[in-house]
Amino acid sequence: MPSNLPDLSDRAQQLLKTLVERYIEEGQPVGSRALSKGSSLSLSPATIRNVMADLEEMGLVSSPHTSAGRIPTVSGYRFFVDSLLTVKPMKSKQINKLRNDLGIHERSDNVIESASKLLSDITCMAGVVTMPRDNGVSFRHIEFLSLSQSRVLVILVTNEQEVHNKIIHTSKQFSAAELLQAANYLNSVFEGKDLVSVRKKVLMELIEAQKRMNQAMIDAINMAHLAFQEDGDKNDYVLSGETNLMEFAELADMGRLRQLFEAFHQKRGIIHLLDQCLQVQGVQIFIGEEAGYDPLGSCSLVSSTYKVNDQVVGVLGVIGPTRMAYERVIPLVDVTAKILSSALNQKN
Amino acid sequence: MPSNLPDLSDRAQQLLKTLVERYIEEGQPVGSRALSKGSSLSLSPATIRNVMADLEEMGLVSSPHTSAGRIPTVSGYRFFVDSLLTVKPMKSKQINKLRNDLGIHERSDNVIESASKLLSDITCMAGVVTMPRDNGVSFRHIEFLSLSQSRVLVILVTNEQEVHNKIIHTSKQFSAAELLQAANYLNSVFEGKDLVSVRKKVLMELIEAQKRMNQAMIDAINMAHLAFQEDGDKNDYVLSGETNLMEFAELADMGRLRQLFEAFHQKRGIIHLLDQCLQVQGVQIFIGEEAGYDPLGSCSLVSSTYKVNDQVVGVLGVIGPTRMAYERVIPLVDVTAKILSSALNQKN
DNA sequence: ATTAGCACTTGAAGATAGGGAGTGCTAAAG
DNA sequence: CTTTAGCACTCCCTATCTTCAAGTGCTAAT
Repeated sequence: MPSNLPDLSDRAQQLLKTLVERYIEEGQPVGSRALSKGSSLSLSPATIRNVMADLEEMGLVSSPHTSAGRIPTVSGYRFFVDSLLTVKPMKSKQINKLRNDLGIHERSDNVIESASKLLSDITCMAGVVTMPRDNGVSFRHIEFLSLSQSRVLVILVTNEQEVHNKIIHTSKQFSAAELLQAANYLNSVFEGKDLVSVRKKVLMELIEAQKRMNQAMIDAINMAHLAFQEDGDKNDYVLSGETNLMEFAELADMGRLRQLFEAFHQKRGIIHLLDQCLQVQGVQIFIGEEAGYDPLGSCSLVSSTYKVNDQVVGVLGVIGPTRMAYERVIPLVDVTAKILSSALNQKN
Repeated sequence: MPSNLPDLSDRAQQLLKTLVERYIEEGQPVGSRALSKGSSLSLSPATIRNVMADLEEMGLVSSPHTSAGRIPTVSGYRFFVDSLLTVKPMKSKQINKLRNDLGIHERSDNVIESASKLLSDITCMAGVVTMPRDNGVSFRHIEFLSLSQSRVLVILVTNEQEVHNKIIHTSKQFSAAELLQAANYLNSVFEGKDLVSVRKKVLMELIEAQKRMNQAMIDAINMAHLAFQEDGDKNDYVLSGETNLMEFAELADMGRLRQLFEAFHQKRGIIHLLDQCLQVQGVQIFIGEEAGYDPLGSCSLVSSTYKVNDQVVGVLGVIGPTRMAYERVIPLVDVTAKILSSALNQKN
């Protein structure tokens, strides 16, 4: 979505760049005088004022009031990020520390959580990591336990050690023996298979079942169909360091802040946004209203996808005020995504 | 912890009562004039000022500055709550609505969550409910799955349908068959038993095992010992409506608010506090610093215990500013605890 | 014991003035 | 034609002052 880039003289670009950098650093409108000193160009404030007037006309900067300096608009940030930004690559020492901190965890939940926490700790903003999608998840083991009436507790183990459970409602009441038999059958047939293909196969067999199978198998397949149905709530994420956001002056308004926190809580809107990030591989940035989600009003999101077995399965990122140090956050998010990918891959 | 109650003339009590009520309602220091009109006593402001001076001397009220009215101190609230408060019992219509809203949920997690959410929604403050303790939890089913090396994934089903899982490290590597055998043994011996007594029994057998059992049983018991070890992180709670707290003027300070939210997040201190509430059956109230936990500085907690099978297994409550409508919150918490108890009992 | 009267204190809200930062415009300089 | 110096102007921020209402404590009268 790179909106058609306005073309600017080198000088204007240079000035915009230092303006944005300066504003990110100081958080206050920057005036012509400051720019004159701060930029390598040696121009008088007056000249710079002319350029600023042009930039303002193009909608890249704006001034809060007539006698203040200029601050970047969303388009200004966008242009900056797309064309002017010089990212500061992370030092390998830091990368190693990161890799180390993300270290060995018994369960993948924990890796996800650490990643989120790491992102928030390092940036002093909010870190977010989505739970990995089912893609590439393999079937390990299934178990049925009968509850009252015709309800059955399903315990499904995937990826060696991840335990999911849910309750399904069956058409009739099964005995413990029948349930055991069904589980045994499914375990023997599907062990180690990819969950997506398992679902597909179950669906196929569901159709053919009536013809050539015995009742026990039909029951098993029927139950498998229910058991493997995608959990809607699998769409989830781990958020850390929300409270860091309370420190930023631009988010100090209680009303907005509350709206933001409630959005984090309800998850819906945020998940929708993160899903969009999932579509494009690699780092992606939403600045302010670009996200199209009001509660994130004056926030930016820097995200990147992470993979398992070369399949994109999730997104991780940092949420902070639009005025954030993109040149540091971007490489951090990028590297963290890669480290997380490799950490998750080791498991299998 | 009812600190030795100061004895006050009826008149002073009456005045303190209306003062606190008034302050809770309006949120502003209340002066002698207002009290003179508001109370049923017909006294002149001047007389009331004398009484107020006494109350201030006793530390029950204080004035923010010389020419403001008085506001209750913590001790003032305490006295009010202990001796003066007239609770407004809930209308049975409301109770029924509550009972209904807490309705039927498949899994007890959900009941807990709804309860918390209900508390926060109704009070417009924060609701909190601890997860039920293990007391009275019964063993339903256990399952072992071998992972790499000597690690074993344990899946434990309790109370008919609650699934717990963890990874244990065994002394040697077991085959799938051995694990199955061990699980079968444990399932047959312990099915339906109370988890606490199961733990006890396992411990006893652990000692006697060497003598009179075969290797398979020894292995089973050894693993059971690891598998049943109490999860430390079972100490958990569900919190709702934190964001409601952002609306209160007395908590408007970002710094304090952040501290509070972080306390919610870390859980440790809050759990400690809730554990204290667990000791005393029924409704309990901590006002401000009484809690002995700084982040809850100007908050109060109204809590009550809830039970399963006549055993106290958890606490639920409301957290809000010290200036809260105790006369409504107290019965609400009380009733909710009872409804939750009965909802949980229905399950078994 | 209660009350009226009164001087006094204090914070909240508004008005006022000064200063600083920065602008846009114009006209001169390069 | 571009750049720059100069200048009047705008706007916000802060500090100071004033006024006002609310409420107090004290004293003296009831």
